[in-house]
Amino acid sequence: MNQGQRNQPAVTLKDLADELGLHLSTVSRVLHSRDDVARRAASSATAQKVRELAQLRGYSPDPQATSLRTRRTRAIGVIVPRLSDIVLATMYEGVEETAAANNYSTFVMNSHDDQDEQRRKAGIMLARRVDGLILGDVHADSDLVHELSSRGVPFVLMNRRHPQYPSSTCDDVVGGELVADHLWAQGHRRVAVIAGETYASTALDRTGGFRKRWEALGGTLPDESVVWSHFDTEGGREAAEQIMLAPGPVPTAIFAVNDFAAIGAMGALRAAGLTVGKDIAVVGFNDTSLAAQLPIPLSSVRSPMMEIGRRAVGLLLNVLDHHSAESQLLEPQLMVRESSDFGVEGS
Amino acid sequence: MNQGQRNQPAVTLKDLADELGLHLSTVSRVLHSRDDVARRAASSATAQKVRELAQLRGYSPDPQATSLRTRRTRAIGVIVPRLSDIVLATMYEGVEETAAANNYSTFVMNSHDDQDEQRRKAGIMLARRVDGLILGDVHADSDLVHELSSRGVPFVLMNRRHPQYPSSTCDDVVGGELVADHLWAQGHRRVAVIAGETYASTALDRTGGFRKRWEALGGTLPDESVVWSHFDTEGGREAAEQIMLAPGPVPTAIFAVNDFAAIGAMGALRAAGLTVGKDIAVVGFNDTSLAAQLPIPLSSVRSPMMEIGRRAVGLLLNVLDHHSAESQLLEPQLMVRESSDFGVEGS
DNA sequence: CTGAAAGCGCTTACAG
DNA sequence: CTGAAAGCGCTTACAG
Repeated sequence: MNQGQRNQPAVTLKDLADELGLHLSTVSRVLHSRDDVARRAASSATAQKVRELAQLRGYSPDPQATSLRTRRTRAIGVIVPRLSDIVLATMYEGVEETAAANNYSTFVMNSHDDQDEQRRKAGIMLARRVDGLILGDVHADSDLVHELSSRGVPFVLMNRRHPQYPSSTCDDVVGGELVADHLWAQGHRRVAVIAGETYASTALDRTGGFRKRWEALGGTLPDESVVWSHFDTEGGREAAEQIMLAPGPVPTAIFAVNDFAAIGAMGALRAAGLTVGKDIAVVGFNDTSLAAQLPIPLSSVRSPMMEIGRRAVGLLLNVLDHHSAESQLLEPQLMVRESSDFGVEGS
Repeated sequence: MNQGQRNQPAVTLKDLADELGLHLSTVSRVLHSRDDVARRAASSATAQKVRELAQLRGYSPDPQATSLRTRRTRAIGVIVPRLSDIVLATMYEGVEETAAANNYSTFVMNSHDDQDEQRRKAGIMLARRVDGLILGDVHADSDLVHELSSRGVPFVLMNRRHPQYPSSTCDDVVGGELVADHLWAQGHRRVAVIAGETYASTALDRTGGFRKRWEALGGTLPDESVVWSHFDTEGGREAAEQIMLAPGPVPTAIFAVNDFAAIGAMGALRAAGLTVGKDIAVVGFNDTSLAAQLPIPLSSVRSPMMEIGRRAVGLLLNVLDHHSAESQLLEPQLMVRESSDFGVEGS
């Protein structure tokens, strides 16, 4: 907030140097170099005067000039399916916070989960010369990540993981297991899963973790009880309708791998005359701020969304420093609420 | 997506010029100048060869170098209360789309609706030398906007308006009026308003428009029936609880100036034993994707969120071009759904 | 039609 | 402790 008045040209190193009768290289070293260099750049009295004048004149270094010299922009590109998905928006809050704390700025773009858009947006980011990318929308069959990798572009994954690249995600397998344990303990034996998009590791891992644990407990989960879907309310409603229409008895519990899909499902179930939390259990995922506040509070697996964003930046900074970057699998936690807090007799 | 292989230095104008035996200024003019300049910069045969080689080598101009010369970054800073608010996230989608279409990139930061944070984030953006700012979080008593204005920083407002500066918003007064008309026509006479934050023009205008029309219709709205609140589910719940506890008969309808507040209110009403859409009407605002999909579909005033974002960019581009920028007031539309689609007898 | 040169604001080896 | 200079990759007046 102090880059000069009334759109007058910003003050430069040269301005400060001229005013103090120093060379601009000295001023640069005092203001921008590492401590040891800065200390041998000027007497402490001079250094003090430089810093005071910089403060007084509201000097702020021109990042374009710095980047041109250093070939680093201190900018990070973030690509997400859509920021209007509260899950990604919350992760982005963690990204922004940690990036800013490390003097990085972030560009963020929506890919709408379309692979051509991902490629296009990545291209825009790279044309901007970002130092690295955080991808929140990787598809299981993505070609883009391999291309980026072979071109040496620094990037990490967030939200969704990929076996070959470093990522910061929730431990979605464990999340699915938690739901299986819970529903089994409540006595459910006929369940269905609203499974999300087949290209997203979140969907695959949550569904896979659920299935594996469910079967280990002695349960069965026929393929027709797993309905792949979009991640939004609309997708959840459609999936629930499909579940209700399937032959055989209606399930006593539904696990939706996303809170918004769960909310859509609740609408469809109510329309079918069922009372969620009494006739049928519903469990969502992510524990978005809405879940606890719904008319019928929704059980949900809490994932540490902010922290996922923070760790993603940490990972990328490691990659940029040529350090090793180990994928982060953050622990989820099941929040049981009215929508699933009742027992049924095993069938 | 074509800035050189394996982190090798990107190809420059000089690289292209050397390979073609031309001077880099010629190459620059062919590739980057306006048509008339470009045409007189080289024979069409030469120009053709330049363009082909640029394509082949994957040339993309270095934006830092360009900015250093032109003193324009083609970057826009966007500040919002929080991106995890779907309303702002959706507006940002419009911003991103229109900015990208005009070859601008966008930085976006969360201010958490805190005035110190707003100032800090604006400072970071300006230190990055953005060409202009889009503020989605202006407070009615903001000092920041006046400072920015007196310093000649180009900016426009989005989402919330301010009498002195150009803005792109929903016509929130009209939105409030639509709700008053609807509830009055359904026979409601005792109503309450969950009014939002006192510092936000959205809250003030929606509540003000509602009140004015309501009183014009012959209704009364005592001050204690207007409860200022946070914009989220939690805030809506608290406000609804306060409304239920107030002396006198419970209202037959509640207007919440935000969908999330409306959802929180629905939870509180249900807890109090009331059935929304039968015992009591609830109307929200913004018609977020959730509203229509809720177990009890929520009536809501649809605001053109994407378009608000698009227009904000348009306005800012006008300001940057020193054209006049006229505030945009976009038309809202009431979507009546189950939560308020019933009549009551006037009391 | 094409070139040569200055300069945007920095950083950093080199020199003293 | 301090300075002088080169150069990052562009744009654009000036010259021919």
